[in-house]
Amino acid sequence: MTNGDDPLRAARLGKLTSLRARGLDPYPVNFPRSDEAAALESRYADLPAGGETGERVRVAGRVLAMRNSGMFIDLHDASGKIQVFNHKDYLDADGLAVLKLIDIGDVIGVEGRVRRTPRGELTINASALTVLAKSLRPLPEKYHGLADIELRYRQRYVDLIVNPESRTTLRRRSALIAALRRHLWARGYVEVETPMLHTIPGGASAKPFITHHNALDIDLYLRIAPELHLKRLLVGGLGDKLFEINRCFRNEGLSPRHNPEFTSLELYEAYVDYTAMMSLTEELIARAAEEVTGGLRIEYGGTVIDLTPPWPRRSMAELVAEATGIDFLALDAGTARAAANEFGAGLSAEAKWGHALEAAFAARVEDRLLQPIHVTGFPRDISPLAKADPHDPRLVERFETYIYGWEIANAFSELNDPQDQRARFAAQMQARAAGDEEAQPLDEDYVAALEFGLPPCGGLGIGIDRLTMLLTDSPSIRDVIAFPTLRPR
RNA sequence: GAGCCCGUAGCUCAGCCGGUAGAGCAUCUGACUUUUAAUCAGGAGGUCUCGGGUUCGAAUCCCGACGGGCUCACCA
Repeated sequence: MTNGDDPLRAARLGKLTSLRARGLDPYPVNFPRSDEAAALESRYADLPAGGETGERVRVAGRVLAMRNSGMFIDLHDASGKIQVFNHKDYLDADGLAVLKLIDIGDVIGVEGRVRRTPRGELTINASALTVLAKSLRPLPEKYHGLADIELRYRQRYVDLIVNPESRTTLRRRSALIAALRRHLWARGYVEVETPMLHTIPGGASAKPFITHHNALDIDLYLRIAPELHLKRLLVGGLGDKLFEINRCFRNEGLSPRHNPEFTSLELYEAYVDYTAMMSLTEELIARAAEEVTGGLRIEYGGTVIDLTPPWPRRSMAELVAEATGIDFLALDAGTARAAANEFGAGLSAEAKWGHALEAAFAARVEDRLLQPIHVTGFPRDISPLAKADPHDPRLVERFETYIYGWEIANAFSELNDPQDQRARFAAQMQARAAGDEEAQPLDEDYVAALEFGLPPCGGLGIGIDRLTMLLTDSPSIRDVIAFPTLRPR
């Protein structure tokens, strides 16, 4: 607890007062450093045990352990750890007095000479100690760290201080996103930003968050996808290759794989079709994996996954037929619905043929797709923004990439025929009228943009959070989001 | 939204066939001093998540609330 009666806090407040009484500012404005811990470690990699250097350095970081009554301090900065040796041979009386006022958790600056102890630990013989931020709350136990899952998410700052694996995971997320950006930039993609606040929530099938703009006195929706705006920019020719890495918001349940706000990469490339998106997906994910894990064979939850391209391309109907013996392409809507319901799909009478195929796929195939695979031949009924398959009007040129049974990527040859698009929206509006809350509403302005001419293009979306989970072997999406959505306490 | 499980000291955890709360780390006091989860001695720290109920007596059994985890549903 954090009230004034807390003796742990009281002890630290007492030390804070003592520091001030000595004329020291426990929260000074800066502390110029000569080095980070990791830099010293590499510079003196060859310094033998017992070796001394004459070099005076200045380092800063958080005290995470104190031994021998403060004689030894483990000082951690973002780069790593360095040991500090505090002894009256090097510290004057003032320094020793400050040492007494330092607690585990304090941020301190240290000046001193570098040596390696006889036991081989690179160490700074402190000649001066400066408190840079007095910590008023105790840190979790050093050996087990912070194990309470709820506290780790609610107080991520504490989690990051004491659990190195949390730092590693979120740093890998950063490296992953940087790798994606670098690769896309190298391929001539332009990064853009499109609105988070939408007047019409389109581009995906999902329930939106609703908010209100006071000056305009209108409701706005947090975007469920950036798709329609990105394609408007493609119409305008802002670039022939565009991408956005940003947040989407969906007002749906939480689970180990769902957070109400999540990050996606969406990109569009003119003059190519969805087959180009398959290769691009493989390249992007393979590069990201190499960047983050150092290789193409990863392990998730004990399952080895080989990300080496190329990945198989199989149609949804084909995979369903293989798993169930039923060829949905040979069934009409009613029979397909009945067949899917045999697998527990629970489809209503309004469900179309495409919904039935998708339900059968979800029930009997999806979970088994552990190794990377592009699933093609998506039904038109569930793909209102994708170009029709020229060989089968029930299907569209769309694929989803599955890894570990999860949808990681979703891509189409984008529908650019404004009349077809209007008809697709009409079908969606009908479904909406029939009670499908997630059917996509008609966006007149988007159709108008198409009427000006959207070049043929491929589009691709990749879920960054799930990809990060896979590449960091994280069991929950909350592990890869610094501040996941929680019920307020 | 439904089912199952969990909530004890700052942290990590015991205790749970009911008898009034314990350890380790952290903290405080002292000792020791080139340690690596330092060591040794001593001290302090808890309305056992909250509210009801059963009982002579509840951390323990029952009901409810709150918070969390997992599974399912929706979805990415």
